[in-house]
Amino acid sequence: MNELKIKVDYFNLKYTLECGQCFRWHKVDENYYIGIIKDRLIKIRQEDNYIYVLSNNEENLEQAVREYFELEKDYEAIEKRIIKVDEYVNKAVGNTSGLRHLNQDLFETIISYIISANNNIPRISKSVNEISKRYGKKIKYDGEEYYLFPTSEQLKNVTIEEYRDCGVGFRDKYIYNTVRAINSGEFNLDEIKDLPTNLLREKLLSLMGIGPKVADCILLFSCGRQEVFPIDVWVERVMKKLYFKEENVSKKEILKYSNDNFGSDAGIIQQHLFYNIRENLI
DNA sequence: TGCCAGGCCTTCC
DNA sequence: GGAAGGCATGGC
Repeated sequence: MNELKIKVDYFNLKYTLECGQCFRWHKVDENYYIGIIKDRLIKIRQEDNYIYVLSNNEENLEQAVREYFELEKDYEAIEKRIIKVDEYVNKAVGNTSGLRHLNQDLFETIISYIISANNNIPRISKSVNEISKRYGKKIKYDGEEYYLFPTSEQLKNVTIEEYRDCGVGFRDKYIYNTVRAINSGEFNLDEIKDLPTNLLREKLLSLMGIGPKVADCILLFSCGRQEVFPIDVWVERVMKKLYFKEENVSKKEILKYSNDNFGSDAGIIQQHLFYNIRENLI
């Protein structure tokens, strides 16, 4: 089995996989992370400016890894641009340089972030893994069993009660309705991917269980729209702390601040601020 | 025990 | 259009 070696710049594997944007990667053996990209298992580690990749399927592996981790995107230019925004962004990006957005699967991201509402990251991971284990395709690798996140087709006969059994709580009916909308053709994932951001957001908002915050996470983490600024409790907290002196301020006002000051890089800045406040770095 | 978590839906003004 | 209440569940 060959280990693929790829040169990377402005890339930090730990920050990228542990910043909360994805729910299925886990750390093994100190150095490695194991996860899924599309339909293959990936075992990956970073040493200095190189990542080393193992997989059960080596066909076009490098291309798949490059797409998933956005290796073609010029994060050097992005980071050099956003550290000039203000002192807080400068500090946050300094703390977590190399944090990148992933290019995640749209269907998996939709379901995962429906589950994320009023939830916490360990429990989201647990539910997403349980759904994968019950309904996704099994992959054997190195004597262990792993599961792909199921396709909408694989979920077509799953009942509300069966989702509930995966630990998703009151979100069971949201998942059920969304899967049904997709399978019926009423909501076509392939047709919407390239829509302008505002239209795509409207489409996503029409799905049950998707509100403004979840829609923005989907736009950011699986549609490459780095101008959106998802506001959850943590982002609200860090924005109040840094820019509003703890005042009682609405999400609308926070969003306006982001639009006025962070512009088309708002999503990148958001992810740095989110990770910094959660790790108590800022 | 009560509060919190990558909020959203429904109901009621 | 905005505010208030309810919601499953596990960790602290």
